[in-house]
Amino acid sequence: MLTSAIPASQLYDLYEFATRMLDCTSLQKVAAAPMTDTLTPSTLTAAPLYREVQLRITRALAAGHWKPGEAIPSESRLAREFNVSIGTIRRAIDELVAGRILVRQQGRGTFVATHTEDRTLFYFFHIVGKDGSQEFPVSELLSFRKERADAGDESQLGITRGSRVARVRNLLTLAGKPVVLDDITVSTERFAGIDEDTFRKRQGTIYGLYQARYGVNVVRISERLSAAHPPAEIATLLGMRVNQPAMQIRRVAYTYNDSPVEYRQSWINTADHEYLSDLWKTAAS
Amino acid sequence: MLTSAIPASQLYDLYEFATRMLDCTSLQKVAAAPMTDTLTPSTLTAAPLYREVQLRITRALAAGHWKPGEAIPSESRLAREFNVSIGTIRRAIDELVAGRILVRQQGRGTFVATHTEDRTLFYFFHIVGKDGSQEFPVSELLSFRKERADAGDESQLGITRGSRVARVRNLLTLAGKPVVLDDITVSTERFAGIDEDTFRKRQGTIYGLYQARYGVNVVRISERLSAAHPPAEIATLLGMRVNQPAMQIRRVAYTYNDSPVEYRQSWINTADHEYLSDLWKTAAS
DNA sequence: TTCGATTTGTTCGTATGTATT
DNA sequence: TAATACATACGAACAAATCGA
Repeated sequence: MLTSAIPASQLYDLYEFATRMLDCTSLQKVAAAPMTDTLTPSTLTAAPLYREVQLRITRALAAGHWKPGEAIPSESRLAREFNVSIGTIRRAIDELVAGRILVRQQGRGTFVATHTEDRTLFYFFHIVGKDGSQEFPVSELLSFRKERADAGDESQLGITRGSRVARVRNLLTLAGKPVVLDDITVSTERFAGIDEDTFRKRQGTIYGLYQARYGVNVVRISERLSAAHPPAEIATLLGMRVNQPAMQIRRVAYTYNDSPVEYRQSWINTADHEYLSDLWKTAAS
Repeated sequence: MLTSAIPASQLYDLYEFATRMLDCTSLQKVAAAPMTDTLTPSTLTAAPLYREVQLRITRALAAGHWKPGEAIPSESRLAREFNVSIGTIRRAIDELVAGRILVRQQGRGTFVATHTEDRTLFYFFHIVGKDGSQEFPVSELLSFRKERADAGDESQLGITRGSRVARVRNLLTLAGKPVVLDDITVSTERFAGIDEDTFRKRQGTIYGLYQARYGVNVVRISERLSAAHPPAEIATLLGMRVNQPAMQIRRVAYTYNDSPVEYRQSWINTADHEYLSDLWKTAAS
C-alpha cells in the first residue's frame, strides 16, 4: 500500500513536495537538523541520512510525482532541496538504480525506469529456448473476466475477499509455438476502469501497460515454481498431450514499498523451452 | 508479453555486458601500470580506477591469496598498497560485497565469504516448503564414481572430452522426505584427489567443502529449469509414483572470473516443495 | 561545427560516527 | 581505554556525455 497521503492526481513542484515531506516525516528532526553546521551528535539517527533521502525519493515515486520515463531532478538540485551533500544523494540513488527502479544516464539525467526497454523485459521474463536463445514472446489475449476476489487473491494480493478483480488469460508464443499460459489477476480498485480493450490494444508488455496507463510501476517479482500435470484445457492450449508434465509458476508482482499488485499463475510447456535463473552476473566477474 | 517487433540483433544486453567485462580483463596493461606512482592521466584507462582495483582484488582471491573466512587487508592498507584513495577502495569492494564474494563487518574487517553461514546457504539453495518454510536439508551420499568427461561435461564445464571427472549422486531430505536428487560432476583436475570419503565425511555444504578443502570458491550459479517425468530409478529414490511429474534443474556453478567448476543435474519432487525465485528484495523496499 | 551549460561519473581528501578488540 | 576498521557525510575538482545555441 502507498504510504504517502498525497493523492497521485495532485501535482506539486519539487520544493513544495520537499517541504511537505519534511513536515510529515517522523524522523523530521534528523533532516531538519542544520546540516551546514558541524554534525551535532544530538542526532538519534536511527537510520543514516542517505536512507532518509532514499525513502523520500521512493515515496515521491510511489505518489506518482515523477512518471516513468521522466527525469527526476538533478543530483545537485536534490542536494540543494534536501540540504545534503551531492554524495549523499548519489548514495541514496545508488540502490534504486541497482534495483532497476531508476536509470542513470551520464550527461542526461536520472530517469524512472520503464518497462518498454529491451533490457528490462528479460529481467522479468525468464523463459528461454533450450538452446539458450532468448526470443521476444508474442502475446495473445484469450479471455477477460471481472470477478470477486477469492481466498488466494486475498492472501497473495492483500485485498479483501469479495472485492472486485479482473482476470486475464493470456497466451505467449515463442518461435511460433505456444509456450506460456498466464492467468493474471489484478484488483480493479488499483486498476480502475480496466477492461478487455485495455489489454488487447496495448503496446508493449503488460507491465508497461500498468506503468503507462495506471502509474503502477512493477519493480520486483517473486516466483514459486513446481512441476505438475496441467488441466486438460490448459494442456490443449499449450499444444501438449495429456499426461505430459509442465511447469507451474505462481508469481506475485510488487510495486514500491513491497506492495503487491498482480498475482499470476502460469503454465509453461517445457518441451523446447526452460526457465532461466541466473543469479546475477555482477560486474565482479 | 510483447509484440515481437524488435529485431533479434538487439537481444543481448547481457552478452554486451559480458563482453565489456572481458575487455576489462584484456586491459591488463593498465593494471600492470605502476600504481605506486602518482596517477598520471596518461593511462588510456578504458576502465575507471576502481574497476582496476576490483579486478586485482578478484585476481588475488582467485589465486587463493586470501582464504575464505580470512580478512583481507583493511581499506586504509589497501589504499596505501594500491596508492589510491580509500574511497576508491570502498567503491571497488562494494560490488564484491553485493555479489556475496566479500562480507564487511564494521569494526572487524572485510572477509572472504564462506559457505558455512546460514544466510549464504539459501543464496544457492532455492527449495522451500509450499507453505513457505525454509528448512535445512539433510544430505545423503548415494554413489561416487570416477569417469571420463562426455560431451555434456565438455560444453558445461569447459573441459576436454575424455578428461577425468568425479560423479557424485546425492540425496537431500527435507522434513524427513526425500526431495532433491543431485547428480554432480566435477573435474578431478581442479579437485585433485577427491574421493568418496571426501564427500562422505565432510562437514557442512558441498560448496563449503570445495571452499575449505580445495580453495574453490563458488560465487555464482546459473540454473535452467524444466518439468519432466523422471526415470523410474530416480522416481523411486524420491518416493514418487511413476508418471508423476518432477522438476529438472541443470546448474552450472562458477568461481571467480566466471570459471565453471561444477555441473549438477537435479530432480526435485515438487509434491510438497517448490523452487523459490525471489528477485532480490533490495533495501530500497 | 563549435562552444558552453548541464548532468552524471570518477577520484581525491577530510572529518566524524560506530563497532570491535 | 586506546587502537583499529568499517560507515557516514561533506566538499572539491575534473572527466565524459549530452544537448542546444
